[in-house]
Amino acid sequence: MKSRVSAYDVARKAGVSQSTVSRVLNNFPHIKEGTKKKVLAAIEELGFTRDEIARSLAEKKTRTIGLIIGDITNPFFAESAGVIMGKAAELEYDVIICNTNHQDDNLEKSIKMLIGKRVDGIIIAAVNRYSKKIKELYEAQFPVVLYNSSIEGNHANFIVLDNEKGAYIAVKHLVELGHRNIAYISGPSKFLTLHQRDIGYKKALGEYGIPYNQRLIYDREFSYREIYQFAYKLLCSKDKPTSFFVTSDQMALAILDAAANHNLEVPKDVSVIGFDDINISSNQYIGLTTISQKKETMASLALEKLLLLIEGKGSISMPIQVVLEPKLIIRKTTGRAN
Amino acid sequence: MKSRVSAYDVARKAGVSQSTVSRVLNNFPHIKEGTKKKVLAAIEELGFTRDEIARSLAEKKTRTIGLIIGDITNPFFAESAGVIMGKAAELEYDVIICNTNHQDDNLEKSIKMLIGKRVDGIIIAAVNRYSKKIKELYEAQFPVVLYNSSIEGNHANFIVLDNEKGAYIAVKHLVELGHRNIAYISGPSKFLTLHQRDIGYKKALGEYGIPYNQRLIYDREFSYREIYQFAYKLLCSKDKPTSFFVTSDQMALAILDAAANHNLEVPKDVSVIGFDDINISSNQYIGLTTISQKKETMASLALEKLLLLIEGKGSISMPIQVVLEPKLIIRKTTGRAN
DNA sequence: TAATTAATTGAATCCGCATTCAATATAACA
DNA sequence: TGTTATATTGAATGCGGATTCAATTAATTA
Repeated sequence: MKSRVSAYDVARKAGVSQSTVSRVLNNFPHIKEGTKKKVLAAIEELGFTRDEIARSLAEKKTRTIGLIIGDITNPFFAESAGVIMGKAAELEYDVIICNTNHQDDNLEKSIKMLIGKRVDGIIIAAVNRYSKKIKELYEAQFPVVLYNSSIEGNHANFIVLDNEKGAYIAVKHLVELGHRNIAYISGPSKFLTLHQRDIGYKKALGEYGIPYNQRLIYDREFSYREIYQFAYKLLCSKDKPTSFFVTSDQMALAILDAAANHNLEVPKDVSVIGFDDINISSNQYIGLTTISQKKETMASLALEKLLLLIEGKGSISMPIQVVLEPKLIIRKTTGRAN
Repeated sequence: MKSRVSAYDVARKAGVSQSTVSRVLNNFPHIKEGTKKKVLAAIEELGFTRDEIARSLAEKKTRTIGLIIGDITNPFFAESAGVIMGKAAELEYDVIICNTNHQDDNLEKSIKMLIGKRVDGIIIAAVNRYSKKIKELYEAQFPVVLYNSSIEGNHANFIVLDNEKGAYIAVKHLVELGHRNIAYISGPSKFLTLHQRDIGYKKALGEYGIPYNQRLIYDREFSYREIYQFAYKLLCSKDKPTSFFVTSDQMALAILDAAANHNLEVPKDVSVIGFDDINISSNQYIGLTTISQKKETMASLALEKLLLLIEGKGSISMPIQVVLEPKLIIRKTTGRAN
């Protein structure tokens, strides 16, 4: 590759100093029209593009944010990332995405990497509620906004849904359809959002006098295969559930998969309600009943708040914490219990 | 935010020079064990992390690659990105993803941005076959690998499927099921992959003596809504197609959506075959028949080849061009025409 | 033991741009 | 017309590491 052309090259060609080139690049006032024109011409002729790395080093900001997600393969994350990237692009920010595959050590690794890359701030969409690291960053006043997740204590900025309520209305919906045998498919409760949904699930059961049955609960790692198998086995059992409340649409699809392989009809034989409202859920071929997480709102808010923090408009004593309302979206995967 | 600690700080604390710190950081040989230990201790104590921006500037490489995709919301891209990011992470490379929303000017903008950020190379997964820019980059020997796309002429490195054949076997599958009224849902033929599929579609029709009918063709912009409406209208028409060949699973889902809203049964009333084999297609609740694009293989290859180019193991006279075999995967959305 | 060779380490530079400091040239003002 | 404020630039320096050059010291070899 031919070596790049630098601002010095431009300066030489235009017969000015590098400082001047820098000035026209940054649109400073007080540049003689003729000078500016010469520089612009040289830039054009040489095909110069500013080295953002050098600029970042000099300016101490990178105009880049980090986005840590659990799994880009899960449409909830992909779609959220899409919104964030779109907004970021409008604001001339670039984003580096990291996939943790929901593993704590990957989270730490990603954070370290992003900090090494000197990103201006980070949006984290999947964090263990006991994470020390997040609290540390918060205390060091490094701009971080948690997206659809949070940690114990009050040491973080976050945008979340009222997860307890979301779970509650989901289960309530099933109960009102006559279901009493409600499986609950979630994930590790080390994720605060899930922990809160556990509470909502239990609360709804309690309110309707339905006993909590560990047999119907999945709360291990996120794994399509494992969840699929768990559901498959459950559907083989003699006292099989008539419905499933699943804490993500992605996993709800796994339940539908298992049901289909059992030749069970949805919702006649089994009802399924998810959580997230990913794009495909509204596809009427699927029509997944779910709890909506307004991704556009959440994602925009997250980015907006992060930028505020980056600009220094934040205070440790006053974390940014937004809790949105969940909404039940009834489609065709839930129906009366038979 | 408290100011960062630099290698100088570490050096001072350890009582050595910054050069030495740099050396232990980079694991140079010939460092006295004691010195190394002192430095490491200082690093630990100060919580130092190297400034990758500064390192990039000095080294003239960023250990970062760019990935330009058409739409992160389309699982084909998201899943491909997942594979690439995973592999990249293993090799200690970071990736900056750009979404073009399939717009040419966004492609140019993204490339410019990535080059500004001095990425070591770029994988591009959505490019207009007439793109001048790609050719320029190729000629300037900037490391670029096209993923699932290519351009006219021979001036690019790419990993693609045999798209013509893919389309051909898809249509053949439908014809063999008795379909003669086959709608073809694609996108702008300015994408070479799609153009090739057009050819495959026509070739199969021709071979079976089925007339090409413009009324059954969608070849405008990618838009879920538009495609949905096109299919919906087509399904209303009196001489409606008995089957659809769609050039992406994502869009095939839109057809299923439209069919469902028409209360049409799949595959009894209408057959649908997609292209890509995204994860959800194998979900038996959906069971989309499709043409497989081995994402893992393609993505791994793309990254692998890109790294080769980055390491300077490439030559302009010998572009890297890999063409993979498509494979028909029959599931439940295709059946005999009635 | 003297001559080499290898091991260690620091000083100085460079990467490419932003920015401060100071100088020069103009324009506005008393 | 002498001053003072304003417009325009360039030289020099810094950002935080990597690396080259040279110096110093320890290990080997003749």
